[in-house]
Amino acid sequence: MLQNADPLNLCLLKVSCADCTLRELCLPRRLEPIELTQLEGIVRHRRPLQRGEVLYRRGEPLRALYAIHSGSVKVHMPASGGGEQVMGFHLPGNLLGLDGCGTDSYTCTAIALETTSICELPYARLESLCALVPGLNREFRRLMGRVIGAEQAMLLMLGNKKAEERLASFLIHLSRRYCERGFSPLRFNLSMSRHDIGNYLGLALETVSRQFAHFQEAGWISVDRREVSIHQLDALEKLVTHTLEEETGNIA
Amino acid sequence: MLQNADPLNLCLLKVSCADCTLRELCLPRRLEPIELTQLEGIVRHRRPLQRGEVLYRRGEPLRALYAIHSGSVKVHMPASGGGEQVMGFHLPGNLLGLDGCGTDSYTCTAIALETTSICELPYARLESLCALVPGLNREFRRLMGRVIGAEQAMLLMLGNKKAEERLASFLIHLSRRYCERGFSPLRFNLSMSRHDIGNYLGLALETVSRQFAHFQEAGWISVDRREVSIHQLDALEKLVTHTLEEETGNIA
DNA sequence: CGCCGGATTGACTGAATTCAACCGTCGTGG
DNA sequence: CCACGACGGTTGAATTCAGTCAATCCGGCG
Repeated sequence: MLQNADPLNLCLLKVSCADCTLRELCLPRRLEPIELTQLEGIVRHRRPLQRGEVLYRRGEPLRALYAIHSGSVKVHMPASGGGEQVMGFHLPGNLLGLDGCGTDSYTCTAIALETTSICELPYARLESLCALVPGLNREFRRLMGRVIGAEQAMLLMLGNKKAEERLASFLIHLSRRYCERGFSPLRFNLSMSRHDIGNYLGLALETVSRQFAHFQEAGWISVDRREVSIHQLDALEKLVTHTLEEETGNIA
Repeated sequence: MLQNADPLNLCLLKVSCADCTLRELCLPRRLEPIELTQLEGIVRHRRPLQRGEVLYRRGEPLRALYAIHSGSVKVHMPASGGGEQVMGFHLPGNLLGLDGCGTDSYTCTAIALETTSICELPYARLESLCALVPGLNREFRRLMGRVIGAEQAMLLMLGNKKAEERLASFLIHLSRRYCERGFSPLRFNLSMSRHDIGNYLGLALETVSRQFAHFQEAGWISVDRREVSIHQLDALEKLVTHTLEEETGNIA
């Protein structure tokens, strides 16, 4: 694959959206080839971020949106009492920065959880392009809509699920996302700490640890440090869907 | 005011967006007069909804977005175990249905909490118009961005606030929204039940009731049935901001 | 007048947080 | 190369906040 031609120097590499394996997950989802070319025209590639490096910071002006090409990113904002609230974890193909579209400045801070390469979409140019390319405009709107839907799914979770169900949901969701990206849905590495998971799910990190142990004792999964194997996905799913709702799939 | 000329038959009345007192809160926020006229061209006015009537239902195709002209609307979706999760309460000037933009069908169900008059924006026409009117496109995007920000604020609340803080936040938020709309920020009527409030905040209705009592004993507020008077807004605010974060204001 | 739904209040229960000790791994520096 | 410290994770015990169950109240409506 083209994008592997220069693995040591990704920053100089122009991966075309058309060739990108993530196309179907990313903004270009349903663009016509010509529209895709236009979009590619504004994409910039930056030096990969190292673990812990900040992509953008809350309060900064909305200069650009960022698509993850590889790696993963944690998005969080300050909470009352000096704490933080993790708002989400983003994987390749996800688009970051949309939270800033309302106020023209980021409301969250985005940090790389591992070495992460990014495609940058300068916002002003993206907006101009949207005005010219109806398909892009539509896809962008759709993407925002899906973000809204995903956040609602999260609200639903925090609103009425117990610790056990939350962690099960979390694992299932991650599993699906990895699967969509061509990784194994049954064996993957968590790029975030227990602390981050707990914070994201509205739980104490000890609770996360205990629930992991609980799932493991039950034989549903194995966990070793950051490595998770899922043995009985259906068992986890049964936990989540007492009666059932179709999940508003993950997005951005 | 024009919109009061025919109070018994609002459905036949065309309230122009330009004359609407809610203009600054609604989609037309920063449109040029000419853009405003174009937007007005697609707005349809429907018969007012009675309490309990459904505006749209989860799963229905996204035919239109709806702006509330007067009244209030509850938006909810089914939760696991046959329950419901209340996703939000909407006041005049708010735009509903954006959750459907991701999938082209509504993910929530919207129900009038009282007699409510609505402006309907057929989605196909709105999309076409956005393509033609850059200002509208920008405002619409901004609006979606603000919805994302508001949902994040809600996630933050459900993620790490205690019952007391949640209800205080809720009251402060309502107070601000009423204020923006020209109503008293210190005395207003709740159009939703304790059950709805609790569900929305991720609390049992009894907890809501108790926290109301608690605030009342402390002298911060008075509650009688659905009528709330706030005596010490600052006390409520102090509860919410241990250290402080600026709230991502309410929206859609 | 009596019923019904919404709201309040109380007692009890339990799930999850908090506090605390402990373990294992990794990275650093002697 | 090994020792040490730091960090992340696990585990246990005690506490607490909020949920559940249940009785009662209140106002509105038939």
